[in-house]
Amino acid sequence: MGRKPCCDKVGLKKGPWTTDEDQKLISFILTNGQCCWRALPKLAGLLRCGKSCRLRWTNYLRPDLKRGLLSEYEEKMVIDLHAQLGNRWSKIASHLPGRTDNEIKNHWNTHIKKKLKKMGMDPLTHNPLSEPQEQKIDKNPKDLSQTSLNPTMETMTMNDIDDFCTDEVPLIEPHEILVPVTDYAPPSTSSSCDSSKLLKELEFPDFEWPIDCNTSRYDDNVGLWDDGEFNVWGDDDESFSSPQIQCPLRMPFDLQYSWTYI
DNA sequence: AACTGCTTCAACCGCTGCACG
DNA sequence: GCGTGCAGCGGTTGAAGCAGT
Repeated sequence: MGRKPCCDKVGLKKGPWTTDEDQKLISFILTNGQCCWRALPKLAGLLRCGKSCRLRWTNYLRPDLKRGLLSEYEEKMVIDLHAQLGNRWSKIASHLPGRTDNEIKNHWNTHIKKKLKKMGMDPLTHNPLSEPQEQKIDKNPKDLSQTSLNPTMETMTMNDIDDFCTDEVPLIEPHEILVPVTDYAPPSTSSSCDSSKLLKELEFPDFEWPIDCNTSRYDDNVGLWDDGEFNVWGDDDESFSSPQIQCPLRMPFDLQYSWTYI
């Protein structure tokens, strides 16, 4: 007897999310919290499987998400953590507040991999690329985590990072992400485009942010918010906490404008 | 302007780990 | 210990946008 599929595939919608679906999901979660994902679509009136809802929420709609390209410091963190943890994107993401595993994975595959190769480093092993190629050790990422830090990355300094061709990737500070709706041309891709309408439609009158979010800025280099709050970085994977995790500055583009009215 | 190839990233798929009976 | 159901994770896909010709 096979396992029951995670959802009844018949009649369930797939593909990009619409504004209406986003609104339903956000409203439901803000009202009821994140309950059983399997039951959520039915309760929220969505024709999606729970898995899809969870993914949409965690990767795109979550209010604590920081949008925009990874900063120089974040990239350094990702590279460092990847050297220790391998492709354990969720573990890596847990050290980067407001970033999702999917986002980091995509950024790694599209940007960092290329940069490392350009720097003459093997993105897989974090060792200098050496010839002949056959000498390369194809380490299992899980094995990497059990070994000590790769010396190459261990000895990497911020000066090295300065050489890290960041000129290719314009840095976007969180405060720069917040844009007036009149000037903002929403990303035209798939659901992001659809969701732009959400700006004016969404209202969460009963929901308030814990701080004055319009005036706080996050400095990635020190993990500090300019209103004095700071992130706490733990030694192990699980002990990270971020008191400011719900600042609207980290909202998806589509939702920011609504939040600033609160 | 039209075409083509490349890049990006949201979303999906399938697997794994964990909790529970 | 075993089976089941669920959430979460990582790899992959494909549509849309972009750059080059």
